[in-house]
Formats: sequence, C-alpha cells, structure tokens
Amino acid sequence: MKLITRDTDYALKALCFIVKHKERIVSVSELVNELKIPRSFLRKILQELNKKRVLKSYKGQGGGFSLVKLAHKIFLVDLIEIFQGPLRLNECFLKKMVCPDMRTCVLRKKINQIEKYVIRELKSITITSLSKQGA
Amino acid sequence: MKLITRDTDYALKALCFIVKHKERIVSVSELVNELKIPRSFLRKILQELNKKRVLKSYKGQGGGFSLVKLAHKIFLVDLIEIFQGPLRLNECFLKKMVCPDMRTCVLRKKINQIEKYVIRELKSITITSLSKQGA
DNA sequence: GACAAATGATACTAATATAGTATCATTATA
DNA sequence: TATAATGATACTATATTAGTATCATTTGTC
Repeated sequence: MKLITRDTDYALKALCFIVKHKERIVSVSELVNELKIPRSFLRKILQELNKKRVLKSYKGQGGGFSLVKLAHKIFLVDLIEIFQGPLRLNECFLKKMVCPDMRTCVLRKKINQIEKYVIRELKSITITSLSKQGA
Repeated sequence: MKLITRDTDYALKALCFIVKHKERIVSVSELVNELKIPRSFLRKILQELNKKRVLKSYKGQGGGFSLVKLAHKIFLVDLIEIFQGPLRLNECFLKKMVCPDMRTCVLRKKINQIEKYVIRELKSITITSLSKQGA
C-alpha cells in the first residue's frame, strides 16, 4: 500500500530543487541533469504543476519554471491530491460497505478519524520543511 | 488512494458472516448466496485465510470453513497485511528518498509517525467490532 | 525574419497491480 | 462409489501507474 506514487515523489524533488534556486527560472534540462528523472515524465509533471498554479512556466529560449506559491504554502498533501486524487482512505467502504444500513458505523467513524489525522499531519509537511534538510 | 482493496473487503464480509454462525461450518455456497461475491474469487480469498490460519477448512461433503482465531483477535490490519502486503506508508520514500543522506529526515520521521498511528488505530478494529453493528 | 530553445497539448505504449475465472486434483461423507 | 466440498494452480481482464513520443506554440537572439 503506497501513500505516495512516483509522480508525487518526482514533483517533490523538482520543487525542492526549484526552491533552492528561488530567484531563477529553472528549465527541465537542468532538473533532468540534477535529478535523473526521465525527461518526458518530468515535463508532464511540471506542466501539471503549472496548470494547478504551483509553478509558473515561461516559454521560449531561456524559459522554464519558477515558483508561484511560497514554499511554506505548498503542502505535501496538495501534491498528493494533484497527482493521486483526493485522499480518501475509506473510499472502498463507502462504495461497498460492510454495514450499509448503519448511521453510526464504527468502522466508518474510525476510518474517517484516521483520515483526518493523516491529512492534518501531511498538512504540516511543506516544501520548505523538506528542502531545508537536503541543503 | 485506497487503504482497503476488494479482497480485504470481501474477507471482512465473509468473516463477519462466519462469526454470526460461530458454531457451524460455513460453505462457500452459503457465503456466495448471502454476500453476492464471485464464487471463484471468494474461494481464493478463503483459501488464503486458511493458509494464514485465520480460518480452518474442512474438505469433503458438508465441508467449509470455520474460525480458528477468536473474532476479537482478528484485526483489520491483519487482513490488510494478508491481502495487500505490509502497511508501509513511506515505502516510496525509503526506495527513492528525497533526502537520502540525512539521518534525521523530517519527512521520514513524520511519515513513520503517521504510519504508527494508522496501524495502532487499525489494530483497534476487530471482526468483533465490525460484526456487532451489522447484526 | 529565421532559427533555436524552451514549454503546451495530446496521444500513445509498457509495466504492474487488482479483480476475477476456470480447471483438475484431493478429500470426506453418505 | 458418487457427490459435494476445498486445494492448488494457472489463466484472463481491467485499472492504475509509469513512461515515451510528437507536433504545435511561444520567445529570445542573431
């Protein structure tokens, strides 16, 4: 059971690198050299981050990407949601419930509680907190 | 992101039914009628539960399955581990880490902490607690 | 303006995991 | 011995994840 897939992981790494070069526009080529991520895959990821207004892109020669949001406002949980969809631990039970009749389902309550906790904790992880340690 | 897959879900349902008929041996046919789970798939699941000594199987006419463990000693997290492998939320990071050099990686610490919490909470959910409510 | 170097959009393939099926062998009971 | 059950195993189908390829568009520089 994976909490974080490859694209989220790559996005994290790319963002951490971009944060370190905050003043500049960073190109895909630079990121590929540095992070050894397959070029096309990384491009797709960065395009998505652009669409979701995490990064801003610049076309043409000398182009690339730079941060839109402040690093401490980019949460791990946001990236997970962008690349893996909403974090719903209880999805399966809501679809095919063990106890479809009960209003006060112990299991669902519990899973919801766990989900809330996980999201809260993931919200406490930002790009800032991640990029600091590597530097 | 799914915490619980179909087979775990089916296993849960089957176990809940078997618990309700604790004194008896329950056959696949009975479970299929009751739970509307594809027969072959359910058989595979029950065979696995037999191998993992959650159920005991009886071959031959009048055969079927009965509980080995007490219902309150079968934890949801056990079923997840049987069908989905060990619950490792941080698997991805351990494989392709954002911060491979650091001993004191903030992210890893955090993810480990979350994982522990999730496991502890899932440990509090047993077949007993699930089968009660439906009854 | 032409060229080069960048991203945008999009569609495709490959690999893996999940979900489900089918069949023959074995066992136990009536 | 026939039958009704599970055991073992191998197969197919579908969905998700991972990765690739290509052409269009934009922009800076000569």
